[in-house]
Amino acid sequence: MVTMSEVAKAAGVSQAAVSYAYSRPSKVSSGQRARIFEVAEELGYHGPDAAGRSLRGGRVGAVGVMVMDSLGYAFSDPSNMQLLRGIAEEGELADVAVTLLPSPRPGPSDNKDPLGHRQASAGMRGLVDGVIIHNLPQGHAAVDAVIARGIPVVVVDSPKLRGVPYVGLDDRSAAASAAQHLLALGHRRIGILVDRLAPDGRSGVASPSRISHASDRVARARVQGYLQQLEASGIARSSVPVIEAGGFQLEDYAKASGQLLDDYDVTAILVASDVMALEAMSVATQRGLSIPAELSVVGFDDAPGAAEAGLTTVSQPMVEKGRIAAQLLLKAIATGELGSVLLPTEFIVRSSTARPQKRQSGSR
Amino acid sequence: MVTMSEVAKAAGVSQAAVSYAYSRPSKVSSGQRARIFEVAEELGYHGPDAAGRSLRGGRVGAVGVMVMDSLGYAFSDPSNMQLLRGIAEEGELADVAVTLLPSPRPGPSDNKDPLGHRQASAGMRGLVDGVIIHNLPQGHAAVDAVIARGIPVVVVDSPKLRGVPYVGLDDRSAAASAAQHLLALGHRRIGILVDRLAPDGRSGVASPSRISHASDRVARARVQGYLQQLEASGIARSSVPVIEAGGFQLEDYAKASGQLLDDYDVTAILVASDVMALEAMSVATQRGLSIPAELSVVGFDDAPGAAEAGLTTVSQPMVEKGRIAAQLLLKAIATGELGSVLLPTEFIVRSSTARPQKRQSGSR
DNA sequence: CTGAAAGCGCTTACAG
DNA sequence: CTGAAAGCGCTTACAG
Repeated sequence: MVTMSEVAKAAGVSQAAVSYAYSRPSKVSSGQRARIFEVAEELGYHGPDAAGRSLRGGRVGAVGVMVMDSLGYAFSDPSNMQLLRGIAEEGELADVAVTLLPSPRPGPSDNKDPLGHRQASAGMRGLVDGVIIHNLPQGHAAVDAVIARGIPVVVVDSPKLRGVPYVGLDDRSAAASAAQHLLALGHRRIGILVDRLAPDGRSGVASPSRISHASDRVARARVQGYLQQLEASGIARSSVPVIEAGGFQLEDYAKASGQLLDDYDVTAILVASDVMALEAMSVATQRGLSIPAELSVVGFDDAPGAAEAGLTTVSQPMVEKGRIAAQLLLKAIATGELGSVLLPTEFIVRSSTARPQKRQSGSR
Repeated sequence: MVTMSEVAKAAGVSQAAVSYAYSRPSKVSSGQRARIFEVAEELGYHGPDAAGRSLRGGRVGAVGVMVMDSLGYAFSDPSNMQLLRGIAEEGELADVAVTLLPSPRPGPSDNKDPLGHRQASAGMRGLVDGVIIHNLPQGHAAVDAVIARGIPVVVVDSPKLRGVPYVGLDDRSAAASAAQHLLALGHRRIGILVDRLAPDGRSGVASPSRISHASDRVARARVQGYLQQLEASGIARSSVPVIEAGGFQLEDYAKASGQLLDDYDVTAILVASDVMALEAMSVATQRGLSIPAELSVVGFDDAPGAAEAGLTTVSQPMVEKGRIAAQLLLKAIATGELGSVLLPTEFIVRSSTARPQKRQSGSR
């Protein structure tokens, strides 16, 4: 590997001069700078090595993104992709690389190596100048570790932490508006589907206590927004079935959807994410229910595919969310300034919702 | 930041002992190791810093992925996503982070900073232990730079380089089989659509010379495979229109599709990628052509959405491709062993192809 | 504007 | 099994 010293020797200048040529152009004459670059090119020197620069206190030139559970999930969920795209678009402006950090799965036994010591994930050990955390549960060990490391952090969606820049939505109000839409159409027998309230592997009917203690903040806020609005219209919380998928796989979604449709007599469902709502629609259709005549479905996110499927949903600007998170992080890295942003949502009515059919309760 | 020395002092051992505790467990007694970890935890030490370790010659613990043009594109193309997913799935096994490197766009003036010096992108300067290059054109400066750096590299799809591990398909044969399918159905007036043959901004009708000199290896191989098979059935290359989109945006695809349908009287089109084929189908439908009755369309990739759209296509295992590329890279990093893999493809007939309608040439 | 020197945190021969 | 020492490539006060 060609180093600065070699370039300096060949160019007849000090090693520091070469460093300045790359990182502090104002400290060397432009003639000398040109000469140094010429020699560097001849020798095949491609610029300061990241490790050396970083060790000395400089920037690495990369930001990290911590995503839920696994990188595989990060690359298959479409909303997540939009977020990453937004981050990438902003990142390019500042010439950074995006590093995706797998966040170790938490579990009853926590995440230890074979010797019982808690491993820091690769990205927490200096690979990045800052980290964007996307939708991790409250109390997640990986979040604590990154905060403890003291590098700049921006949280998207969850968890909300004191003094940490945050980008998100008013999930609760947006969810309330979704519920209001169904109420205005005349629905009274409404079910709720949610992907995951806490990373503990539980699924099925979610109790009021489980909902109020849910560590997945976004899921909790949405479900509470739904329930709050229904309650305001005189529908008791206890009469509204809330079914949790317990994971993010399509099979999890399908199972929860099936449970809701089989066990409860509802004319409409509120689904806390579009990917899950699309799966619910497909399950309902398979069961011979026609949408929206026999079942209304409302999603959340306006994810790719929602418009095509005619899904009524809460639209949120995911790409913009990523872009803003990147901006906030870059600002925190460069200036230490901290800022948070709440983005607006828009309720979009499509063809998956309609007035309930006139029929007797329990007619199915 | 807590360092090894501080942990060592607090634990009453040498700094080297702490290093060994983390990186060479066999060099310290398990009692001492436990004691060191205990002290580290108390002090909030999260393991060796990546910069220091990397500088000294160790592993960074991250692999890079170089993608076409821009990170934004990387996060919007569905086939690319599948590849990344495959890489990520394999990466998790080895506890690596995936770093996406924006590859600087090449152009007539090459890629220079304001002072005219060629910048190495962040990821080429030591941020990663190895790099997976995905589908870059031959002669791309970023590829040369990465190879020159001497770090382990695996190329997916393009370019093919002597002595560099490679994962790809037999694109030419697979394309030939796609053409053969149309010939067997009885088509004789066939057009070809391709996304990009070279990153020079040109679009529209591609001449034989442009095709044979195309630097985008995969696009070239597929087009040549089509033409070769058609020629073998007595259809002169010069009579087959080849339209190039010149970019990867849906608008580019739509424009090229429109040009082919407007200017040439074809009963079928061979499209060198599914994303473009889906766009071509949509353009054809907008023009009132019914598929497959009036126009047969064959794609390539079996990308997400192809099955739903009923697109007849060449299926390739994109996720597997990523997984294998990651395996090869990890092996190259760990052992220096180099290996290449050609993956099989499968031709899948769906509902976008049929026998041509009986009609006079030029009846439209 | 230029150069000599210190030191960032770490790993690994090497000597005990 | 343990420890003292060298040095990876770099940036940045500091002195000229």
